[in-house]
Formats: sequence, C-alpha cells, structure tokens
Amino acid sequence: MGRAPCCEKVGLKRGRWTAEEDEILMTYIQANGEGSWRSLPKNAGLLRCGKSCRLRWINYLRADLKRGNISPEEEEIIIKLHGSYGNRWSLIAGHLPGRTDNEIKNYWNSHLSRRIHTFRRHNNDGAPVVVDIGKITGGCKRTGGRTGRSAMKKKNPNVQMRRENPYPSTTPLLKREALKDVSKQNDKKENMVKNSYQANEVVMGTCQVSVNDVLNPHEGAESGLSDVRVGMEGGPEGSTEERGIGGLAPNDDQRENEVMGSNEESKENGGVLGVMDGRCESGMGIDWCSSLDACFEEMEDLQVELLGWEWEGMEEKKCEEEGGDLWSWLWGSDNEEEFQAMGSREQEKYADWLLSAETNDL
DNA sequence: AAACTCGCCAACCGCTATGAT
DNA sequence: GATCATAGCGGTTGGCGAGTT
Repeated sequence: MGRAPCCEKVGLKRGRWTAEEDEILMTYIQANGEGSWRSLPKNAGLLRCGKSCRLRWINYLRADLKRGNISPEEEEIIIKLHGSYGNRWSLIAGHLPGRTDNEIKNYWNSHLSRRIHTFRRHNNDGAPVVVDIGKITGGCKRTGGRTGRSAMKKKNPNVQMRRENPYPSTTPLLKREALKDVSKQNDKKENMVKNSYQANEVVMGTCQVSVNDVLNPHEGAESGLSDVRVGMEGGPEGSTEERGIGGLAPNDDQRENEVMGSNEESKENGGVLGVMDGRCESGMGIDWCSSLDACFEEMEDLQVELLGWEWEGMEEKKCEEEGGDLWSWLWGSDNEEEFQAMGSREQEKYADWLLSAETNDL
C-alpha cells in the first residue's frame, strides 16, 4: 500500500499561483521562516498543499533567485556538470547560485538536450563524412508548423542509463593531461577552425563534429569546448573519395590530416576523443540555418532522405553499446567504478575541476 | 483573422532518503 | 526495527502564448 498523500487534497487549490497567494506565502515565510511545510498552508491561510507551497517558495519566491535567461556561461556549466552528474539537477543547481533544479531541468530539456545530437547511420562501413554547409544554397526555410513536438516529448533513455553509469570515467588528471595534448595540437588548428566557422561549415568528417559546435553554435572557436572534437576510432581513415562529395572544405585535406592526427592522439590519450564513423553519399548537403537547432531539424529530414541516418537516439545507441552515458562516450571509455569509488568530496572536486578546465586553462 | 500546432515553463506527481518517535 | 512525517528529487503534465498556415 502506498503512502498517504502528503496532504488532504480535497478543497485545495491547484494550478498557477496568484499574486495574492505569493504575497501571503512570502509574508508568512519572512515572519516564520522556512520549514514545516505541511502545517504552513493552514497557518498561513493558504488553500494549497504544503508541498506546493514549498515548491513555489523554492522555485519562484526565494529572494536569492536569479531572474532572466540562462547566460552562456551558465549554459556551459550546465553542460559540463550534466556530463558528470547526469540528470541530478539539484547537484547541478548547487553550482549555479540563484538557479533552481527545476529551472535547469527545464532549460536542459527544452534547449540543450536537442543540441546534443549527432549522427548514426545504419551501415557501418564508415568512411568519413564532411558536410560543407557553406556550399549549400538557400536558407533554412521551414515549411509550415513548428518542429515536431515528439522530439521534445520523447522520453530520454539516457536517464536510466545515467543512473546506472552516470559519470565519465577518465580521471581528472588523465583528462586534463589528455586535453592538454589535444589542445596543443589544436592550437595549430585554431585559425583553420575559425575559417571553418567563417565558411559556415560543419565538418562531420567521419561524422566529425566539434562538441562545441553543437553545444555552443553561436560562440565560434574560442569558447571552452571547441577543442574537444569528436573524432573517429576504429573506422578506416576514409579517403577523400570515400568521404562524400557533398562537401570538401577548401582546406579539407589539411583538416583531414589534422583530424586523423587527433584520432591517433585520442587513442594514445586513453580515449579522450569519442568515436563514431560514418559515410556520406554523394550530393549531400544541408541548408545553412541561423540556428543550429533549426539546422539539425533540417538535417533530420535530410539524413532520412539521403543517408538513412537516424539522428534521434544515436547517443542512446552508442551508450547502450558502450555502457555509458553520452558524455562518457564523447569523452572516452567508461569506468563507472572509478568514479563511483570517489567519495562525494572527490566527486565535488571533480565537478569543480570540470568547471575550471577551460580551454585556456589547459 | 481564425485555426492549428507546438515550445516553454510552472506546477504536479510519485518516489526515495532521512530523521524523529 | 517499525512506523510516520517531512524534505527533497527527478520525471511528467498541462496551460499559455507565439509561430505558422
């Protein structure tokens, strides 16, 4: 038999809070302090469940709450911490003063989760894929309606997986050292990367997409994660011919070499770089969109039409295959035990490290 | 202008953890 | 140890408002 409800629901008001109710609740808490939520509504004269009062206070009325949009800096923190904590929103919120777990959760579900999509295709004879968006004409012209709500509504299988294996495995030290190496190599590429941005080019060389390209589409090459590229491992280093005609970038040969160089590094560095292979068929192209979200939507259609790729669920598949979460997969091999073995203090340190490990710090 | 669609977000629900008795 | 109350968390829902036809 289940627990009795937290409060008698008959006769209680539900739904949106009115300004009057907010005022009553604020006044009461300012006078009596937080706590005793069960008795609070009765004492304060509110026809609300105590739980509802608590939620309203925590998520909306508290004085220390930060209003306004999530800043790019906060977004980056969320992304980084989500890589470590998974859907433990309260933990993530603990690193963002003035933000609530609910707010972060909503922001993730509505803004960020959709961006973290990459590619999967049905067959695995993977040669690299490069899509040169800059070569495609036309804008991101949507033809009616909004984007499919199914994408938003879709349950996220990662949730369960993250509970089973919620942490990236590479130790902070290893990860930092590895990222340093990658960063050194990528210093040389900085201009090239910038050029790629200027050319409106998304490189999916062997599905080579900069994590940061995906996560921070508007920030260009300078921001934090831009040097962490999703490379390839295990797949053949596809020749230019195999890589799909759709779009070799102007400096594509150079990039290819560099990319592959990174792949080798990734192996040497204990798998810091993630892996995926893919092949492109000729004539592939996607419209350049001002918003990457919209761009992905375009590509969702395109991948079905031309490639038979599935956007949705790629990460789930890779996670299932490799027994970890997406970020673990992106960042390297999994070793759940290693992270789980950390005490909470170490895990906190790890989170702090994640937040401090900006590219320019490497 | 109306109808339709759907993204966003506040609020709700169910569950677990924890502490008191 | 069992039971209960409470706090807290994460997943889900539903209404509002805005975009699109």
